[in-house]
Order: sequence, then structure tokens, then C-alpha cells
Amino acid sequence: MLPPLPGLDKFDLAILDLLQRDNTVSQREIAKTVNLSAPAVQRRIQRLRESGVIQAELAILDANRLGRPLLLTVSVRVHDEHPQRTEGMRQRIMAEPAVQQCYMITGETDFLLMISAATMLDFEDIAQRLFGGDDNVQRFQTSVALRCLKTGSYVPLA
Amino acid sequence: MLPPLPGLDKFDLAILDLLQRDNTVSQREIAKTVNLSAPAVQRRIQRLRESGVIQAELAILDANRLGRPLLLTVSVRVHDEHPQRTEGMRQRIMAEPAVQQCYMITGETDFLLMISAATMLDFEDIAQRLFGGDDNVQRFQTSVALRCLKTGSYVPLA
DNA sequence: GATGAAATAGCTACAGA
DNA sequence: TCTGTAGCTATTTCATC
Repeated sequence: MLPPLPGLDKFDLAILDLLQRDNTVSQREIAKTVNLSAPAVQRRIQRLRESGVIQAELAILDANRLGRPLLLTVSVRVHDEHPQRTEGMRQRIMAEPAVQQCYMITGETDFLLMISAATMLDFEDIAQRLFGGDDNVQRFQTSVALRCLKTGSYVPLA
Repeated sequence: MLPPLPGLDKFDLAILDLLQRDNTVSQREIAKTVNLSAPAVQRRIQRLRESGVIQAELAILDANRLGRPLLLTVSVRVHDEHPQRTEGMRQRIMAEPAVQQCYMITGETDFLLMISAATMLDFEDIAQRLFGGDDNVQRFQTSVALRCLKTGSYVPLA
């Protein structure tokens, strides 16, 4: 049913599923859970890091508690979505720390961004920096995230 | 300029900024970087965990390498967005592992979802489970994420 | 918050399958 | 090539100041 996963066996998947939920668990505990020795787990984790299957290991913070209670979604429509014409905007997006996520998408709009902001004034500043002087931007529509029902980037591995 | 952050000083912010980039750095290294002793760092991290400022500590995986190369954005418009009428959908969304993110938003549509899928057939299955028999769903519009320029949930702390 | 001791985790070397 | 055992190193953790 699923495409084959080159080089990953059930042990790797079990380890990954644990780590993407909580990476503070010790290698010994992982070892007990997946029925391997601690060094075996350690070698597999190292391999998964080097091969890039594990992209990052980090802490998720509560923006509300850090003075950034606003989360906004911005849909951007450009005149010309060719790489050369969007290069500048892509670079500004990459360089802007308040942009948490950005996807190029199909459909009505070309870019979808999730932006963290302290206030609406703060947001207008950010939007101005990102899209202000760019004549390739046709329009952008902002929505406020009233509530976050789910967050993260969990990948189902079952 | 920024609202005050109750109970968080510059040391906490420095520690948090390190951890939200990479939580594999040792407390000793953090201590050296922020000019504290390792136990001081340890106590602060523990406090930040208990207070919920640190929401999670986990590994981010590459979905492409795990048989889930598709990421889709779904905008859902409901007839009635009152809690009682959306309760069922919210529960199905929470229970569906393929839904990575879900926000209730203002504007044209009411819900915005990011969904991870192995194939488009897989996605149709998921969408059917989420919205299939729900007569409160007016319409939902799916876009394919052609490219992910930025991911994560980094919170600017400067 | 710092210091130092005890407990724990992570890592390496080696032998066997 | 992979695993497991053993032992070492480094880190985390806790008590005390």
C-alpha cells in the first residue's frame, strides 16, 4: 500500500515515531520500547540525522506567553509566478523571522504564509516589508487565526 | 515596545531562543553561551517546561523520505460556525494524524488545515473521513503545496 | 546563582552472528 | 553489516553553600 521506504526498517520507524512526539526520552528507554540495545538505537538515530530523515530537533514554544499572541494567514497572488519574478519576495520571506511557514500552492493564490505577530501594527510592518514595494504582488488577503486546533508537523508512520 | 513577559528575563529568552533552534545542545553549552552555570540553566528549563512556555520538545521529520510526499491545504466553509455545530468536525480533525495543523480563521473560510498524505487517493480518503457525512460543511477547497519555502514555528524573541 | 558529588545518559571498542 | 556487552566519558541532577 505505501511506497517502500529505502533503508528504513520497522525499528527506524518506531524510533522516529517516538522522537517526533518527544525527543527528550533517553536512548535506553527507546531501546527498551523498540527491543534493541541502546547503542543500536544510538547508531540508528545518528544515521537518521546524517541522512536528513530527521530534519531538526527543537523545542516548540507558546507564542502567547512570549508576547506574540497573533497568528495570521496571508494568501498572496502574484502577477507572474516565475522564479525570477518571485525571487526577491522569497528571499524577504526567508529572511523574515516572523514568517513561520510559507508554501507555494496551486489554485486561486500562489503563496500561503503563516505569520507570528505581537500586534496588528507589528503585522502591518511585517507585511509592508514583505510585499510593500513589490509590483509583482497582485494582492494579498489576510486572515486572523482565531484559534489553533492543531499544530506541529507530525508525520503518520503507521 | 513589546508587552512585558511575566516572569521571563533576558536569560530565559536567550535559553528559549537556543532551544527553539536546536534542543540537542547541552546545558553546559547553553550555560557558557548565556553566561550562567549549568544548574541555573537546568532550573530555568525545568521551570519553562512546567509553566508551559516550552510546549514540546521533539524531532521534525522529512515527510518526503517517509512515504508522504504530498502536503495539502484545505479551506473549509461551514454553514454554521457555532461550537456545537462544529464539535464533531473538530473532534475528527483532532483524531486524524494526517492533519498537521488546523486553525479557525476569519474571512471567506472558517477552517484552514494542512494535511500530509502519501497519495491523492490517500488524501481523498482522509478528506472523506473528515468532511464526508457532515452536512454543516458548505464546501472545502483543496490546494496542493508545490513547494515548502519555510516550515516550523519559530517565535521571534529579539 | 554557584559549587561539588552522585546518578544518569551518551558514546566507543570489541566480539559474535 | 548489524547486534549486543562492557566500559568509558560527559552530562544531568541534586544537595549544600
